Amino acid sequence: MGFREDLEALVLSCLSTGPAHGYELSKRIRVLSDEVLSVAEGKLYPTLHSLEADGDISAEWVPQGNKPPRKVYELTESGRKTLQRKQSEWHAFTRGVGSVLQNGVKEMKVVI
Amino acid sequence: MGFREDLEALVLSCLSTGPAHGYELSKRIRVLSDEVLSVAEGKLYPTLHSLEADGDISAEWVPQGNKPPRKVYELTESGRKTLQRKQSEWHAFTRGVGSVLQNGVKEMKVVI
DNA sequence: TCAACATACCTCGGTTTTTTATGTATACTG
DNA sequence: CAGTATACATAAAAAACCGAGGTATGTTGA
Repeated sequence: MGFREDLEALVLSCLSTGPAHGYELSKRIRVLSDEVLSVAEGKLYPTLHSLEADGDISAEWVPQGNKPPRKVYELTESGRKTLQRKQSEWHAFTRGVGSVLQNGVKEMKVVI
Repeated sequence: MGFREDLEALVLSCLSTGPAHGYELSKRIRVLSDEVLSVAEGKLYPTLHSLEADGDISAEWVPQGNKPPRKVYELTESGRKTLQRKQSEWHAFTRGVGSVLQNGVKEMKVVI
């Protein structure tokens, strides 16, 4: 059981402010979420590969001198649209779950 | 991919306002969430059974005249605590995912 | 009348997902 | 010099999901 996030959405969001490589993305997600979310590598890399296959992100190997090269990802136009769609899904989802979980709880006003 | 709700939390929340049977719970979740969430029966009944096994809900068969009897569930004390814990988890989860998804987005003020 | 839908419970099994472990390689730190 | 951090990746085992099926009765509408 338990709630599950959409890792694709998180990755796309992290890339919306600029390119990054996989390992950095996993750290960004951990830090941005204030240690609430942590991404297993066995899940992150396959997700990056499938996002790349879908054309939502593009990848480029960047050499690192004597260190092994990094695979740096960038958001594509298509990925930007996917991110927007997933953000809408997130809002609908939180509204839905929130309504059920606030069953019987006093009203809650949210002003954006 | 996609976001996933914690069905146990939803069920416990729906039972916090009074007893109900399985089929009714599935409708409550659908209606309360404004049609955003729909629970497959193949998921609902096993969840009810495991909540019962864990002592979070108690069940009673209620005869219905000539109609087949209903299995009516009620929240236990333990279940009430579990619900509170899961509600906290939900808040932490939304804060975490929200922070990541609002990466780079203007501030959002929430007044409760 | 009689098919279709709603109520009401339940299980099974193929597919998908997740998790955990393993693998490679370098650099830094105590 | 062991342990941790960086940095990529896969693969097998475990878990979860979804859809389909099964049983049974009552109501509704064409």
